[in-house]
Amino acid sequence: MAEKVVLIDGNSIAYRAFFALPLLNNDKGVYTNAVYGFTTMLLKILEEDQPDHLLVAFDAGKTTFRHKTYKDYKGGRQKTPSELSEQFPVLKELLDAFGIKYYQLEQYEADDIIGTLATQAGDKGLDVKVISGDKDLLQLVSDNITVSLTKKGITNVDTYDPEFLMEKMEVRPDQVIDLKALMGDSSDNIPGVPGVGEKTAVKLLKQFDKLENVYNQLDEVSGKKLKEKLETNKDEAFMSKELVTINRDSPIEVSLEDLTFKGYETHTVSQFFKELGFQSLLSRVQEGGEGDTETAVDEIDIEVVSEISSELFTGKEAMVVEMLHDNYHQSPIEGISIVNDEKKYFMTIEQATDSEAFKAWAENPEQEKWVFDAKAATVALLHHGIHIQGITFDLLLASYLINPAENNHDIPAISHRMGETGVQYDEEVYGKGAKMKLPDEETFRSHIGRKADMIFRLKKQAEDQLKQNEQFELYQELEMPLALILGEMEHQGVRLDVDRLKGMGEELEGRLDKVQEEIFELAGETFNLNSPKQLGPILFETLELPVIKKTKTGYSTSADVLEQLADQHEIIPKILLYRQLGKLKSTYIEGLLKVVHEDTNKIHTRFNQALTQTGRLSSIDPNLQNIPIRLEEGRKIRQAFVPSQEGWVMFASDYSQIELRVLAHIAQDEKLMQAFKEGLDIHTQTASEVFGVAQDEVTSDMRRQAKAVNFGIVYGISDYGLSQSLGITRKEAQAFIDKYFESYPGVKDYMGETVSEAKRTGYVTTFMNRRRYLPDITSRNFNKRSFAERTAMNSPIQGSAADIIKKAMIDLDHRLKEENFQATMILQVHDELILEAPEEEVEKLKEVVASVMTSTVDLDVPLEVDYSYGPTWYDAK
DNA sequence: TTAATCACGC
DNA sequence: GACGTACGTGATTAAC
Repeated sequence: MAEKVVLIDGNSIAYRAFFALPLLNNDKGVYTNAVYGFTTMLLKILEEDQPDHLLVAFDAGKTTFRHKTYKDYKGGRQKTPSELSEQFPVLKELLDAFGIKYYQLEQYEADDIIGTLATQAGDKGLDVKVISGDKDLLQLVSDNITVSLTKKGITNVDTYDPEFLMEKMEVRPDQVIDLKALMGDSSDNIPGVPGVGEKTAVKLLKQFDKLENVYNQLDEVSGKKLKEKLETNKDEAFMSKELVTINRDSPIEVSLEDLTFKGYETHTVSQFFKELGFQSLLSRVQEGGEGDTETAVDEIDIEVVSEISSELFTGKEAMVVEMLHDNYHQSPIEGISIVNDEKKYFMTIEQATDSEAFKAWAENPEQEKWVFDAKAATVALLHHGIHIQGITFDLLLASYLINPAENNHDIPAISHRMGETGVQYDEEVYGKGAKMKLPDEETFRSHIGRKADMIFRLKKQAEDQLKQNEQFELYQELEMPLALILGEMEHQGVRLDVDRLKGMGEELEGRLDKVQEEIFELAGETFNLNSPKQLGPILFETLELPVIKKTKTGYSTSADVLEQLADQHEIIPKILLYRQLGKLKSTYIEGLLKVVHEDTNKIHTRFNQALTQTGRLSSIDPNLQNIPIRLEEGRKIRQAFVPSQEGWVMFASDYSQIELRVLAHIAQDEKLMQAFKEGLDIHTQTASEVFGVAQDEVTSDMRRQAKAVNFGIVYGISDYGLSQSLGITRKEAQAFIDKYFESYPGVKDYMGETVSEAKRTGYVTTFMNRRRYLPDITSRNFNKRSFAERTAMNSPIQGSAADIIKKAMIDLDHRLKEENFQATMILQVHDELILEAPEEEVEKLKEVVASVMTSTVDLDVPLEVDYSYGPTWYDAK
């Protein structure tokens, strides 16, 4: 059977749906009726037609090539109601969720895209189905192209083939344009011949076959009036014909292969339906629903090994070390699956640990292992005394580098993006939350077997993609080795002085009680001080303080608001103090005590290496990258972070101004580079430039403002952001920024170039070719576009800094091992490395750490690090 | 469970 | 001029 191609006229169907359905909105107040109607139509097509190729075509901008012929084309049309236009982005998100391609082309209409693709597919002998509400498309009908037009509602359609067209309209497909040329079309403002309607037009076409013949043989037209009308409107008629003719050779950049549709991920779609509030459609995509394209799980033959022998291994196997929970420091291993090009196995962790053959294989670096999340597998197996080596492929890291913007880096989502199906989401198999549990053994073994199988199948494609993006080195030389180092750091953990922490907690508790008491006294009533919703009315109604900012739900009571009210009422400083202390107690004292391991007094964070959009790491469970430092009160928390052995010290080393140095290098800005080469204080230097005074005339306030500007440059904040952080107007903030660019013209040029590069390629890159895609950079929405532009300027800076410290970690790890240091890295906080080391190694460590960190890359400005050490992290300042 | 608000770091 | 503004993690409240 021929493959089936379905082409949908997106605008037309969305319009139909919008007007056919009442103006529904969901609980967020977003209108969804057009999206809803479109979805019902889509589900019907997926169920009934099961297309092999699928595309939704949209109209592009306001003008099309037809406007050159006739400037009033589609003139007089009602403007698209905003209630509908706001639904188009949502509709596109929906299509993304389904994994359905959509396309639009400047200067062309959806019709032309459809006409071009339908013609191409038809020529290849494929079955084409076009879906629209627009009769113009009937001209495409042929032996293998049908056109379905919506009747009443959206899902009710008439499907036209040549016979049906003849029966209904008494014309052949090729005559549709002649018909329109004669009768015109008021909705598109196509004139046609005034006074000629459908009846007359059909009669003429029956007699003369086509428009040209009507005019060639005008004498033979019966009726004087009609002849006159045709005569005087000849130009309009021919122009109309040109206007309604669909372009079948549009310069489209998609091919049929791009449209291949292999079904959608049930999980992703139902998630999206839930967000939109499409409860009634859920059953159609979920298990047992009639439209269930749920991960078609192929039969898989998993062999449960009875005895592990070296013969099982070929030297290239994919492996899944399965755990039910994501914290691999704690979660038990439920089973292991191994897939190579010969067989698929399942084994229990007991079988694996009891087997010398398994250990020999696992610890042999020559035997390749391909996994998803090397760090998790490595750490989990370490708990069983297995030091796995030879991991040469990590699907998680590959997927992250290919596109960090994807928020789903799990095996089913990745495989779907790579055009494969066959793996279910863990949630589908295990359930979630409290209901999570192992399924029956057979199901479990098949599930993790399919995962390993998918890793095996996707390796080549993922690596090819990385190579194509010139990211293979980044992947293989940076992220992969780093994963193992991070695993060691996490596994090693950080020792906490639990008693000290508890002592601080008790002290805080006393102070909190006292402050709370005082606040209630001043407020004249007791209430839940942790509830902004309750605090708001007390401050702004009972105490009648001026309202500075509101949130969606009421008064804002955030710190920046309260600070502005600080001298208006003595309750305010007390609330700020309560908040500050409360944060320390709940997040840091109690939070850390909750995750400390009782037997070792250690905490084991997890660094997420595949999350941030810039390439930085993040840290969870606990987050050790946001331990207080700014305020002395909070900084004391660091006194509880201690070395794991007697006679050891905490050693911290941080890059000084790494982002600004990276910026100086990338932008090749002479002044900025010079400042760093001379070892100037960069904030003072910037102040001197921006305020136009000599270095020694820079006041501390000027330096403070300049620092905020530098900060803004590094983090890509807007004039608004800068105005907020300095408490000045947006205009003043903009003036600062302008002045900054004047001072550092190289930076200004760099910013401009980066943005235009992003517009050209769609992404920006770092030193090591890390990518960040910025689809919004060409958005017509000012906000989205501005945000994308700032991201374009900032990401290469922040991301390159992340590249550098990651590389430094790898270099340092090598050096420490090579030179037999006992010292080890235990934490990374973006521009800072924290180690613990025996006191006697400190002198050597100072030299090694500093030299490795400063020489890991060679920039046109020097890199500098500051280091220090002491008995606790607090003292390493 | 999920959204909103707040606060900590870089 | 629009409009809502760096990236993360986590605690808490208050709705469901």
